Amino acid sequence: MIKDTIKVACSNCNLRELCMPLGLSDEELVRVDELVASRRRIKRGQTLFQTGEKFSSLYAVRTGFFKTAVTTEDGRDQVTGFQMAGEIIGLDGIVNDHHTCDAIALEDAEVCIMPFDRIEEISREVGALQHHVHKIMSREIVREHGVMLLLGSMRAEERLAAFLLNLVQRLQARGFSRSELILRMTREEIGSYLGMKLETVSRTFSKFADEGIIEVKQRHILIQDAEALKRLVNPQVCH
Amino acid sequence: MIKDTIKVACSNCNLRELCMPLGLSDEELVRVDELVASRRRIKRGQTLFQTGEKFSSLYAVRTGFFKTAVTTEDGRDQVTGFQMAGEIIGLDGIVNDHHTCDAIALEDAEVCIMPFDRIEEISREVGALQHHVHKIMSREIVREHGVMLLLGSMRAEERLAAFLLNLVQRLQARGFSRSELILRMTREEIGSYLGMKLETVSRTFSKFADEGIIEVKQRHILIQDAEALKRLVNPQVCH
DNA sequence: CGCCGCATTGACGTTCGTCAAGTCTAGTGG
DNA sequence: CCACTAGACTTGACGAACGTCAATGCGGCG
Repeated sequence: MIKDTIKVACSNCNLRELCMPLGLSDEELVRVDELVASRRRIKRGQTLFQTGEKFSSLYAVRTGFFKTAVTTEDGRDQVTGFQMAGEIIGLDGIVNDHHTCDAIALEDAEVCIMPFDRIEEISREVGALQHHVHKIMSREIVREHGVMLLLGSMRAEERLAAFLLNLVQRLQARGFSRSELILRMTREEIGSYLGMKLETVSRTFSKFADEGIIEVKQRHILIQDAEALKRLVNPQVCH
Repeated sequence: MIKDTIKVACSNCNLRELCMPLGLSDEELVRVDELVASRRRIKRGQTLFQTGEKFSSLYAVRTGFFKTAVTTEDGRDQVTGFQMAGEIIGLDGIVNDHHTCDAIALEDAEVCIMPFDRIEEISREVGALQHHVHKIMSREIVREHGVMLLLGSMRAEERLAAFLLNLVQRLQARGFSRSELILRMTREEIGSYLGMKLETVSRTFSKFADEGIIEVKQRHILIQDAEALKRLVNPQVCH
């Protein structure tokens, strides 16, 4: 099996500000360019890595859309996140040198492969990169705090509202519309992430549509009343 | 207000194997000893840090027991973890230079204060420390994946069983009994962490007691049938 | 001793899961 | 090009699990 890999450089990548530290000197840029060993294409439905697989690299999403999921021994699984361009996948593997979740492409995708030993090596020389790596891991911890809050104390409508707002906000940061989005995942995957069944996801979409908050046409979502969504997430606070 | 701080060294701390990397050379040990600026005592109910507070240091729990919790604008809060001796608190603060959760002592406690800029500085020189920091952050990410799985796809009994097994396993690693434990938190705090109401926590404890799986006397828990708890967490797998 | 916070227990209601039927859409192959 | 199919989605009826509300018990501390 031939891996589809390509040689490249970060320094002129249009996603640089998303996955790399800012304000590097020219010589630092040269060092950081050595981070990405190569790229790899992953077809929709294929795994970038699987539970149990040896950890060697972090991956920066260049194009496409991923989900990560953990699985119990008895077959239940939980989607732990959705990743889009500029986001980093694979941090779970560092602690035990093996991955503890699956990363699956939800559409044809391309990632930059960053060998972790190289990350550590260059981090020791380039302080900005070192701090950047720490920030990325901290950001992931904080994101997961948010998911725990969502799963632990919100009801179905609030969860879905929070989910939509988060997605659209991340898409907007990448230059897409702040009111229109296409879901790359199924209702079941949304449900798994949000701790609800696919039927409940579907019903809640329909309810939002009935109330004129959003328009739903399969995976195409149009947000008609973002304020209403925000109110749902924060019931007490009235804007 | 006078902070209760004390000067100390990691190299002969009995918790070293819990919060520091192993196999350091003598000169590396000297460097790593510079990590801990001082210690601080926190009385039960006091905060180690609060949401919004400027981030400057990570904290290693020396004695005592903490909870961390995030709060929504409308006052709901979610316990994101419980920390005991040897565990690290404060990773949430790195990404935005401000803490995003509260850390509260559930009993009188003492922590080692490790200024983060010093951690980064020494990490650049001592590769083992650098990797250790990465592992600690990765471990926290993996732990949170587990909590997401618990919150997203388990029912009350499974959650509480998983919680008890996790607690007792961590206590055992610190030399305590593997069948007996004292809960440092209230039913409400357990419920917040596990995404259920305090009444459900109480009822589930009572149910376990009725079935002879545990013995409950207020916060004192005796695990009589650990296998039964494990079966609850993994319904399909029969030991 | 009496108070207060924490915990337990019961009765009842709501939310969401389960099961089942039916619809829509994209992709496939004749 | 169109019919066919599989997978994804929607919707309804019903029930179980858990939340809510309220009463009561218990234990530690001033």
